[in-house]
Amino acid sequence: MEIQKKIKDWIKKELKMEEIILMHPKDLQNGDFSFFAGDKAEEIGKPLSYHKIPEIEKVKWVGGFINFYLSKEFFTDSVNEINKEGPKFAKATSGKGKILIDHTAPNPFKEFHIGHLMNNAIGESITRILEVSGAKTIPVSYHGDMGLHVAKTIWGKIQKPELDWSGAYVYGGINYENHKEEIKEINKKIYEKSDPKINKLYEEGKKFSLNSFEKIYEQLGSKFDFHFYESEAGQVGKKIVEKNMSPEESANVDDGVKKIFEKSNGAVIFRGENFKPKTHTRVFVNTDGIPTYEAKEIGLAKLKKEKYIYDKSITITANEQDSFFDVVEVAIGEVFPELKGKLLHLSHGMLRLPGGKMSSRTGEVIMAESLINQIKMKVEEKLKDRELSPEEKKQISEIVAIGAIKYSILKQAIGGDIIFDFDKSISFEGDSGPYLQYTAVRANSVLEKSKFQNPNFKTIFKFLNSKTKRPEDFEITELERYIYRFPEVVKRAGEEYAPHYIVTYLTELAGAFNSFYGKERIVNEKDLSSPYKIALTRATHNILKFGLNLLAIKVPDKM
RNA sequence: GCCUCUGUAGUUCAAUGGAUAGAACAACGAUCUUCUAAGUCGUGAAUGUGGGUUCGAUUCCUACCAGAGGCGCCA
Repeated sequence: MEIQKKIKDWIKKELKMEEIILMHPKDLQNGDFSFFAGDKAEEIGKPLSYHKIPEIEKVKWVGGFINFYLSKEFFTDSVNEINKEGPKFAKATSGKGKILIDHTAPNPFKEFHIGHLMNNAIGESITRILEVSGAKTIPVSYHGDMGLHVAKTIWGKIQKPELDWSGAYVYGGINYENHKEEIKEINKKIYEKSDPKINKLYEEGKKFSLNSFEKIYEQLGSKFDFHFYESEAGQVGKKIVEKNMSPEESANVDDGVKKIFEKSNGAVIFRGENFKPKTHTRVFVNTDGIPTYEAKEIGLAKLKKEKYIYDKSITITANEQDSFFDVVEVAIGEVFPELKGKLLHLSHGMLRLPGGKMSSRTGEVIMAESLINQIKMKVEEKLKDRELSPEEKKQISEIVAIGAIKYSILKQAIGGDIIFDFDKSISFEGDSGPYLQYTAVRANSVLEKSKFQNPNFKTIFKFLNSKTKRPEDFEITELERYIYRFPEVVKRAGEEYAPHYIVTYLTELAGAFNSFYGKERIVNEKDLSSPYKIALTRATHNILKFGLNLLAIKVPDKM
């Protein structure tokens, strides 16, 4: 049983209370758990201190708080347990059911920029966290392979065939205002698939984009179960909208259809405000009869529910789409009542440049690939004097670069914007991805040393597969006070869809380990505590490795 | 104009209504003949403003100020 629950149950039983709020004191000096009892602290604390459970070493009351200090035995057991269980240590059953999770969603014909990188880092991490929390996750991605951006690119490619695809997109974007009608015409042709030349260009461009995306997913450690496309969702969505229009305005009148959508000024709209306060009207099919993003999202909802049976469907986007999802989720709920309450839109802040919002229209956009490469070069610079093969250096620099980028995205609560300053945002020191990777690598190298140190050093070697005893006089370390908390951190991160709890925790853990490492000599055959110190190192290494995996950050062998 | 979100050290971020508001970067000073110095140890610095609820508010409510995003034919 989880220690937290065990303590809670004990206190509730002793005090005959229904519910108590148990927390960790901010300062480890004040123990491992505490709860506030006001002026009853002594009155309540005393009996608790007489009827302790074995996991509790002592109970103290100070300033209205009752503080609980865990026992040496508990810490020793939890260290041994994590070494025995490995990654299973944090497995939980709090998350249940099948969860469809939609993220990254780069649009073909457009660049995969650092905004997608941010969305992917968050989406991938949440997926992994939900999975260990006990849910079955189905990661999918949805791609805008239709719409004006595509028409602009195709137009650009027709005008200047010598441009590459991203160049054609920029060129089309710049010239949109002056060639609006031509581009809109192309948009219609793409939608109708009526022009063979355009169809061919379209297929070429789409294939090119999707292939380049695959490479990036692999680099980032993402795999998707399935890809949805707007070109399908659009058709499906348009039909749904037409079916659910007010009958007198609908082209194909059926008895019993719902009057969810209506015609207005030639477009088909949904009056969100009639269904839910603080929402508004949005256009679902435009005057040209082309489904907008809104109708496509409804179509997507249908495609998703036909493809998968799920308990929850999560879509992760930037928060600029918050009000869009507010309205569209209401519309989806009207059309498919069975989906009400199953849809969850999670949004994150925007990545912005010091000058303001990143705009692909003006070309002021940082491509993911270019960012990764630039950071990689910085890492390679640091590795310059290391005795490593060029192969190893290349591999390490990629792992470290991506780790640094992901950390900088995941370290903060997902709601906030990230002001992306190239020189400052990606750090290798202090709170950073490389700090965690470095700590894990360092712990691992200590473990390696402990194995090969000395043939006579069997006691230490042996411990690796069995329980390690703690010497009587080995005091409780700060490190142990962090180690046992890992499962509860993972649990909370899953419940709140908040990877940053894991980042914060791992950083604290790494700090505690590095202090420990600085103060103590871990591998030392003359030291009776050495086996236990190595066990602590091993537990730390396990947690770092597994925790970083939940953030989709890899750990190199050396660095 | 309306709606939503956000205001914490110089900077970038933390803080399940609770204890002296934590880190990191930057600055300064220590620290490698000893398991990886991308490390460790130390020094200074912050809750936008005014009310309210509470034994207790960075956290909840309210007004204001500041910033960001969104608001019928982009995605």
